[in-house]
Amino acid sequence: MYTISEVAEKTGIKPHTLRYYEEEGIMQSERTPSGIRRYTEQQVGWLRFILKLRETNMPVSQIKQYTHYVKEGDHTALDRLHLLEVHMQNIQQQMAELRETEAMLEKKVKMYKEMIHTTDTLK
Amino acid sequence: MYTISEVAEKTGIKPHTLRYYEEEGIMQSERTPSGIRRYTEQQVGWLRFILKLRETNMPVSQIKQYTHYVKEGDHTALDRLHLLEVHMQNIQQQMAELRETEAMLEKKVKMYKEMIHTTDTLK
DNA sequence: ATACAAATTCAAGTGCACTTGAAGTCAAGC
DNA sequence: GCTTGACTTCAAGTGCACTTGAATTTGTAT
Repeated sequence: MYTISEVAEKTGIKPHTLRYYEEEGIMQSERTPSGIRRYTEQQVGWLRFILKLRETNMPVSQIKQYTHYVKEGDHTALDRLHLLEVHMQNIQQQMAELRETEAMLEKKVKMYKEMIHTTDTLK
Repeated sequence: MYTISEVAEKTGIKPHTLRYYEEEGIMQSERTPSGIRRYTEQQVGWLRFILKLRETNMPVSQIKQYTHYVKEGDHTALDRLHLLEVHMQNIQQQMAELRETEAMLEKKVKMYKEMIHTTDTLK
């Protein structure tokens, strides 16, 4: 079992943010008798999972929805599948936009390099 | 020359947001004698360009920096090149994260599909 | 026991990128 | 010439995802 600062260390997420995630209902923790948070390996695994969702811009509200389904049990499998599939489409959309802009920038960068090279050789 | 609402129509950006971009110094417009905005084809082209930067999460502050360089003239070509190259790296980083999460979700989706199928056939 | 770093809760604040509102000006159609 | 809708400026508000602060309690090391 890990303390909040150990988990913060392991994952790069601040203790404050971990408490905020718990407030928001997307993270869980155990508590010592005096009320201090302790995290199981599984809970850290869950954190890593939801961080991947956040990194790819799934809103906290949707992660919350997914988390609720998980808590409700196996009969929500179809709903979970649906959420994940929608997010995958979202990811594919994001990649398409990134690729497009990358291509545009490649051209522009090439232009700038030629321009700078030309200027240099005239000096 | 286009009016603000024509540009809004063409690009999907609200008139209000166009004025905000001008405030922020990342867009330009001409004015009629009475002070109403008119956009040249070039200005619309610039808008489309900065929208691609925004879509790929370049902060408005950096776009502003780039815009200033453009206004300053050719001697800033190297600085502009640098900004674009940094943003391209940023894009590549974003794509890497998206691909990683996509791979993870593909596995999870497959698992859910198998699980649901198994449950179905037991009914 | 005592010091002190780290934990707790609850509330308020921050930064970004818009968005909305209020109050007024302008221009084209009837 | 008057209405109507689009335009203007300037300021305040919104939503998201944290972040910071204040006041208090807890746990470990001397």
